[in-house]
Amino acid sequence: MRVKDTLNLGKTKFPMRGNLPKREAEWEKNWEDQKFYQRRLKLNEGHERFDLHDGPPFANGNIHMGHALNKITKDIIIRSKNMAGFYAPYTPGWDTHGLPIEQQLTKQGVDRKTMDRAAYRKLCYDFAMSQVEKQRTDFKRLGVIGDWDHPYITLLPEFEAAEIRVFGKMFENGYIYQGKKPVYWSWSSESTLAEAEVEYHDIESPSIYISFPVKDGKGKLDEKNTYFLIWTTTPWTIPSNQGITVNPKFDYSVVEVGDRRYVVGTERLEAVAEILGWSDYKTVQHLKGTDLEYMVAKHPYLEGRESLLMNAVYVTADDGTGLVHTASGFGEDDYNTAMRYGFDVLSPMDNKGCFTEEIPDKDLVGKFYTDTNDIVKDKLAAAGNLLHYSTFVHSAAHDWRTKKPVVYRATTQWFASISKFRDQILDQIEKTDFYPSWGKTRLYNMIKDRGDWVISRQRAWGVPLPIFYAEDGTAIVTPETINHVADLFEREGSNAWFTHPVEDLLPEGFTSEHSPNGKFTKETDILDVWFDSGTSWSGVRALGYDVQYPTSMYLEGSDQYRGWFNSSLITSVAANGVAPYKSVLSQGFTLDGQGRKMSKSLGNTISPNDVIKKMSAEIIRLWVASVDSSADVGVSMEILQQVSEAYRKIRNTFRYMLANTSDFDPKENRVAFKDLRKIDQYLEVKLNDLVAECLVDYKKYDFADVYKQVFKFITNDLSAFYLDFAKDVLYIEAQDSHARRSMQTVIYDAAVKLAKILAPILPHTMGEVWEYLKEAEDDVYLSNFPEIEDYDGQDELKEDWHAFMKVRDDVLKALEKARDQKLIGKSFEAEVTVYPDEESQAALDKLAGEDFREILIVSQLKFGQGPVPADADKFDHASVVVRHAEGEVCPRCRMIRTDIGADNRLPELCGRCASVVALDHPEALEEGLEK
RNA sequence: GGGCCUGUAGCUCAGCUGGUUAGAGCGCACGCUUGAUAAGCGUGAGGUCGAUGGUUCAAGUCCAUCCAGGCCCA
Repeated sequence: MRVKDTLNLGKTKFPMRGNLPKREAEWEKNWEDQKFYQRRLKLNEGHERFDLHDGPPFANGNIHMGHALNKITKDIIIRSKNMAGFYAPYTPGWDTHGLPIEQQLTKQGVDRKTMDRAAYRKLCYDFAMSQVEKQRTDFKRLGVIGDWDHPYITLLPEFEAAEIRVFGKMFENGYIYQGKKPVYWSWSSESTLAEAEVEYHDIESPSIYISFPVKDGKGKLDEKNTYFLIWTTTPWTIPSNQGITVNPKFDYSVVEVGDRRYVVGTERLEAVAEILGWSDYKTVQHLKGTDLEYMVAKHPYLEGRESLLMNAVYVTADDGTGLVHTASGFGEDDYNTAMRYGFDVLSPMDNKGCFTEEIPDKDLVGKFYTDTNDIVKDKLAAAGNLLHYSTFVHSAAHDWRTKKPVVYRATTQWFASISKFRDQILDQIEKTDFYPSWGKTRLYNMIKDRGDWVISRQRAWGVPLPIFYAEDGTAIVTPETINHVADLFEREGSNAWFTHPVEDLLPEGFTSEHSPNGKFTKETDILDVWFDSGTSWSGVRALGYDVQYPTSMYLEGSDQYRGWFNSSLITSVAANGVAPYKSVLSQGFTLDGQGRKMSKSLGNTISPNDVIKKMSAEIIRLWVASVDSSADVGVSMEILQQVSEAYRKIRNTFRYMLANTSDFDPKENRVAFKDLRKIDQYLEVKLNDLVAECLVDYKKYDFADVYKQVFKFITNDLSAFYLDFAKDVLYIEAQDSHARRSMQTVIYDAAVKLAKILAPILPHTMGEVWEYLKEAEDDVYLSNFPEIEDYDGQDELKEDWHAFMKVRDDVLKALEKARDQKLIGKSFEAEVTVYPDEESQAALDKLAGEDFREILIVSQLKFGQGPVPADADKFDHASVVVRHAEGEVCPRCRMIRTDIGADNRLPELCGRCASVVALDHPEALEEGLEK
């Protein structure tokens, strides 16, 4: 018999390397086949609920690291809540309407203009669904568990119907109104354009400086021969002028040039003087922008028309005069400013770019806008208010398809009022929990400052605005029409709006005093896509899915304060007076290793699918857990490499624990806590502390701390300490000895508890570990988080062992020194004498009976009495003398012993080994032992 | 320009209400082991705490300004 065969070496098939890219997919299939998600919910039926309502990702394109961060974080929450006993379902969602999908079709050569609208929308539908399919596969591959067969999708009929009903409710509450707002308008294609459909080209424009005579200087400015000076590149907007905007923070100068005085931004004075050729001018007065507010000017050529001086911070000193001509119908800033000062929108232009009857200068009616530039110029000159004219080339917005210039033009839009219930929204924000806490401030400020919400879009792919118009143009929305449309959508989907004539869309026999002939038309605009996802709190329930309202949590990237957190809050408060969520958790963005944005041009992008192929989903998941995602997080191959090193350490430590408890049956061999050796008790207590800490971390969604604490425990307490000296017991002592079973109890507990604690983060690996444990549940996910124990005397135990650990540090230093001096190699070659200081001695005394030699992994250990010898090395807590141990090496335990051959039946072994072999392997007594 | 946030060793993170020579793990260097071995153990070297100015007996921690980066607006 060989000596080695008498050892209890660990045995396990748990592989050192995971082969994860291949095996993860198999495990995921197994989860699905065995319905772990459903079975887990079943176990928690009737328990307290935790509902995480999924923010729907947009169904377009491959998933990126941001998706991975988001979905994995959600999965960690769902898994941890379920394992903590909550009934926590997860219904994934998708956002499917919107411009990007239309653009994808354009790229594929589809031309919306030449198609029937319903047919075009069917193409959009099919494209969106194909993206959902792809993304679903990728999300599942990240190990995310949930009701993947029943997602909520914003294009599903029930969802669309629910959205219509929320709109109806908001309309009923008086929050929806019709107004005007400037948008990019392409007269060449006669349609509005989205930002993404605009491109910039150089164009030659007029550049004119004109003066507005002061009519009312509010006592601060003399009206006589005094003028406000402005600059513009669009003379055609001058007839529609409503005001002049100045920056309240700027200084303005009144300068005298000849017999006239001009008000000019002080910072622009020099430049303006040069352009206008003022050779001799002097400043006669200084004013602040705030002084100018509410002064009144005369229109530069239209008799009887006035222009109001207004304040706005967007006015810059980069060009112009520091005073900005403002026409509410032809610019976004202009519009916003004019609205604040109570103006109505003036937008006298038709779809083709020609002026309507509304324009204050009747000579221009019917003329194409750029054709009026010269007319306006001449009129200004005639009135004596044209100071300078030239042309210049600059970059301007163009229609990406027709390549013709576009204009800003106010068009009729539908709005959701915010001002009418802003206070109510703010109140709901106050009542919501935010992780991190600054989220509350951020969302609060946003709602506080935001204007009304434009909910209409002049697009094809979206949910139609369920509005009818009577013969006299009156908009019609009633509970009956809403119900009728919603019911219809529920049956046929929102394409019904386009496939049916208006009579079918209205309730049977519907009449209105505004339509004496019974004729109606339907709105052709669609709802803003933020209205889709913003009503998901309703849509997901309309689909019959199991989500509470208001729900426990919304969790998305921090861009969603402006997006989904915002729109959902508005629709929910508008319809029902409450926030749709009780808590909001936001995450930062994924950046590269240097903290820069990921972009294809920088070549610093990392795709989850690539990482899965090369490393595994577990590595991505561990990365998610290892970073503080409340702020922006960096990802690079270097960072992932580091994470995979950590993964290997975790995996190997589990492998060791499984190997060395393979002959341990927790039912048969477990040692009760009070009967454990003290050192084993100490580890059991530390394990319990760790579990307690991690459970708190999960509650706080601080997964980075779970990772950190667990990893520290595994490296420091287990691998480098406990499991290292454990070999002397596990391998050497008799299989069923108390010391061995005592250690195995702790190691087995550690394996089980750590597997549970790590399961939400590493579900694949911990599922694999679970197969080697002897627990009742089919999967770690079906088990519950560990109970927290309260062990007798745990605090004192920790204190005493902490003191010992300090002495141990000193011994390790002494051993290292001896190694440098070639006195010893491995620590088993050493004989160590320790002279603890007084404090340490007191702690060690309380641990009397513990085998410190075993823990220090040396062959011989003595505690010195009396004076410390001169050759001892002094350290912080003890002085230590290291010598090469005297005796012979026992071939079995590899210690240097002085009792080799003590048992003459096994003359080559030390006394301890001989008795163990005699007990566990009596056949060796007959056969003898060989190396 | 505005709202919110981030900036501590090469990397990922701790440092509570300001108080002794700023910590951990990884990585790195050197060494040990070869019965966790495409593993394991030990020791060690790494930081002007983004910068500057200020408050204070005392600041990584408070204040101001600036720099770099991020999200969202304008």
